[in-house]
Amino acid sequence: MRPTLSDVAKLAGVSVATASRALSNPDLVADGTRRAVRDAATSCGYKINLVARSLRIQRTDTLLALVPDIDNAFYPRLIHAIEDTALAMGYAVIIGFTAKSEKYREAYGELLSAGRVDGMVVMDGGSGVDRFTGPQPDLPVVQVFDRVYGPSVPLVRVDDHQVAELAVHQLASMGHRRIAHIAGADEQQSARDRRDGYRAAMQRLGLPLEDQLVKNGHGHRAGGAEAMKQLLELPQGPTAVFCASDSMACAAMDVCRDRGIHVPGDISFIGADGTAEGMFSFPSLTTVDVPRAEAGVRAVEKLIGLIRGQAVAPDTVLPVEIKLRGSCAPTRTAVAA
Amino acid sequence: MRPTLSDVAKLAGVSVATASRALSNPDLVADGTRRAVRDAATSCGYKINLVARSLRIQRTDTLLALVPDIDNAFYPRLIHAIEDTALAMGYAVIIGFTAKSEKYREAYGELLSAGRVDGMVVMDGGSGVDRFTGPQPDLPVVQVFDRVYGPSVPLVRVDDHQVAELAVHQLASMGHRRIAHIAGADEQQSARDRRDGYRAAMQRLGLPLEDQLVKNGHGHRAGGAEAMKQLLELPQGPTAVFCASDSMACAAMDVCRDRGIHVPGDISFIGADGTAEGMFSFPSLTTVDVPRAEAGVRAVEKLIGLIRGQAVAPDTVLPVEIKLRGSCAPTRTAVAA
DNA sequence: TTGTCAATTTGAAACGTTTCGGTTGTGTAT
DNA sequence: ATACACAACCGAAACGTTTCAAATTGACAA
Repeated sequence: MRPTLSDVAKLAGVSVATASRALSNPDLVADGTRRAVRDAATSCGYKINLVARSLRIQRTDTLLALVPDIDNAFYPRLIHAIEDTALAMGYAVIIGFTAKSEKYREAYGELLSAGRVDGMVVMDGGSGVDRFTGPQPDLPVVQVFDRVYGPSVPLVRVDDHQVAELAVHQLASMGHRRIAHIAGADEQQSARDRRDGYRAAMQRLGLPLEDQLVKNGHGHRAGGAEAMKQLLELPQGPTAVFCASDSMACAAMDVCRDRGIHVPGDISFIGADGTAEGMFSFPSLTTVDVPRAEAGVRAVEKLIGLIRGQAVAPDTVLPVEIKLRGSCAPTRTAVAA
Repeated sequence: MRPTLSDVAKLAGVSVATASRALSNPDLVADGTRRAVRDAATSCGYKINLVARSLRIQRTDTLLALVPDIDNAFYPRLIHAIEDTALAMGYAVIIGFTAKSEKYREAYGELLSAGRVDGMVVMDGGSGVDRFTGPQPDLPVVQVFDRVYGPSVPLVRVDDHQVAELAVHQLASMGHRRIAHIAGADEQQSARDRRDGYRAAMQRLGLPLEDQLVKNGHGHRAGGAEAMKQLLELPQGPTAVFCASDSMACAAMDVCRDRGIHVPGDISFIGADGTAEGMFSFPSLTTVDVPRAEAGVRAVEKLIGLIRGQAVAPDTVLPVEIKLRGSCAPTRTAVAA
């Protein structure tokens, strides 16, 4: 049987109350007693029972982080930041991957409503919108990058219109006019915003805004490749492509390579997100970098604020930044000029 | 205040005991009562308190999975399999990433010894060897792919000698004689085994076993690239390279491309692990595939067996398989012959 | 009526902490 | 001496479940 606090107390010749304080609130106890209790604890191999502790103090000091998919290169840095920040602030983190099925999301949702975690940060664009508008609407939840719950749930994000605008402006400044867009998964607000941002930027710059230049890549490699193939079949194809994610951009570049089309000589690419794939692709991918690490930090700070009953900003917008790499170049005409 | 079981009981006009059984052991209660309790529960928005439950039943139905790094392409599939299997068997999973620092590993280790989880599967080659040989050596732990604890801790793995042998034999059968090896992180048993396996296979086939043909790539991209550069500076370089991981192989291939060396025309590559990187590289990478999904399943089954006090096999060895792709080709002389 | 039995239900204990309110004992000021 | 302040400690309650052992109920046979 695992030794409990009362075993320790007996061994040290004090009451359970004193043993508890000696271990978790040492200043409230005399020096000798403290030492006696500590010695007793180590000598019998005492380990606190966190479950009992949680029940008593009504906190678990644990957070839940809901991520769609671990395979997606977008999330690791975000997850690391969340974990770092949480641990530094005294919380453990449970990470739940929900993309596989709705059952997963439910299973993890239970953890929150059943009090096994104190709060939750959601990076998951999936369903479940009304889960936290029921009888207990006040569970601590923060969402990152994608609004899925109502406005009462705080959000940390970037301005996705701006993401698209930066990309389009960069390409336009290199002389490109026929700029195509490969869009992300339609059910994600961020993907829709990037598409809208692309349209707005094209319009504002007076560039051709053709429906055939916009293809849906659904946010994954296969979709990106398929979209690129369609673009290449156009009678008058694009000279540059803005892809809503790096993974789609890499897949699209691979299609070009397979067909002997040179990047960036024949066609330029800009991705978005700033994931590792784009750094190791050939050529390396120009991208609009999304500050995922900072988003993770801010989200956790916000969440812990919520848990502690502090007022937190409902909407935090982080700045994005374009990273110029090898995948885009001026048009031939621009070079000639 | 969140409603508790006693609120539900009051509302339904029964005792707490009956309310509990109505919800968690419905067959032990009369039809009408069951319905009354359930109605009361939903009407007041009752959610069970899992912490209290865990304290009482002395189980958390939660497992801990320790992974070195989420950035490493090796682990996602393993993690998914673990999560799937665990959820299907009624357990939740906490995933802990430990590579960042020793503190992390300790923080997560606490969860196990403090009773917040029932058991742990370790995919982590780091230190902590003696953590489970103390006063409570009997905590349920299963390790995957890398032996770090004593033989009393069950292990699920592949035969890493065989991994290397498959690769070397494949290259030899294509006419290669000067086969180099880029090894993985020295502190991992599996990396050492692959190096030994490479040596054994070379020797058995009567191929040149030169120290200069073995470089340490430390298991990551940068190391792999560096190792490749050294190999290319050799007066008589290799015609083929077996890399202990796909990521090192991809980095090494990138080095070759940058220098205008054609793969597989000038030099062939075989990686190991079977991660996604190798599928999307150019050329696509021949690799010795490690059945990570199956390993995850077996590990969880084993762990739950341990938790339930069943006897489990101390050592499970899974088969590996070579996947032929575009990165290796017969030597010119072999082609000519 | 009484007794027997099974089907339901219940009170109370238990899980291992933390913490409130109260008691003890020591030393200091009166 | 008495009163008082204060530090150190302790008993017991509480957190919200589950479950044991006992009690209640109702049906039915003797």
